[in-house]
Amino acid sequence: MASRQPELLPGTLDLLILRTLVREPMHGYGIASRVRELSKDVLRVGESSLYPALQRLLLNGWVKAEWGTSENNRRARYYTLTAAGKQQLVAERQEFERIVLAIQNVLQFA
Amino acid sequence: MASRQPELLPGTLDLLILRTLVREPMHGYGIASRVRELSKDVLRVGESSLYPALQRLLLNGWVKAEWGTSENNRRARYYTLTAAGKQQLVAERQEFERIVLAIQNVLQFA
DNA sequence: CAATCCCCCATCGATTGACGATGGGAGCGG
DNA sequence: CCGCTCCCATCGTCAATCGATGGGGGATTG
Repeated sequence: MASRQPELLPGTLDLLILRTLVREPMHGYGIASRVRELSKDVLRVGESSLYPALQRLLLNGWVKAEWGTSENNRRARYYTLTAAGKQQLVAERQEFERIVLAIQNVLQFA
Repeated sequence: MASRQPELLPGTLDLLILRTLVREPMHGYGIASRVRELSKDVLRVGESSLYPALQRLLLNGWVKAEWGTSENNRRARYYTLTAAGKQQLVAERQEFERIVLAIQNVLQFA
């Protein structure tokens, strides 16, 4: 048993992460909390979704990571947006809006 | 090699189909054309996405199907929304808007 | 009237991506 | 020193889209 209730629209997780990192480097746990907070508890990014996603982003060179120490004096890996990541963010965001608009067009009147 | 370019937000296909059927029964090919047309060619529902989705909807009792003859005098299977399907449509639509709003909240300011 | 195009059905295999469960480790407060 | 919260990460499972593929039957056209 797995993956029963997608709390997310699949495919949008990368976008959300990239967007969260645009202001400042953050660690994984912080990203998840941030998304959850900003979405008013609607989007709950589980850690088992988050870390694979971060691996993806690293592999694609959209973020880089370095170890550091969190505010609470804990060992944490800080993720930073790269230049390519910023580009990717813009592209994914446009694409997202494009698709959503198209869907809403269909929903409004069939 | 497969599934490279999701033209769709995964998870929204059922919603689109249900919405398309709300006005009148349609056959598969017609549904695909309709969605593509209403979305101004943005959403292209391939047949290999469509028919599995229709099977899903049938299994869940959200649509029923019967063989008939198309406008062009061709053999075609017409899908009709059931009462449960109408409920499901409302539910999925609300859920979709809820998630999209949440995502847009995150996108607007992080 | 035969070739051909378009309509219309359907399945298989590969791939992607999210999630539940799980397993650490390390600082901090009571 | 006990437990709570923070923080990392992986494994296995499952759902869902998509490319490729196959086939049949009207209708149109040359």
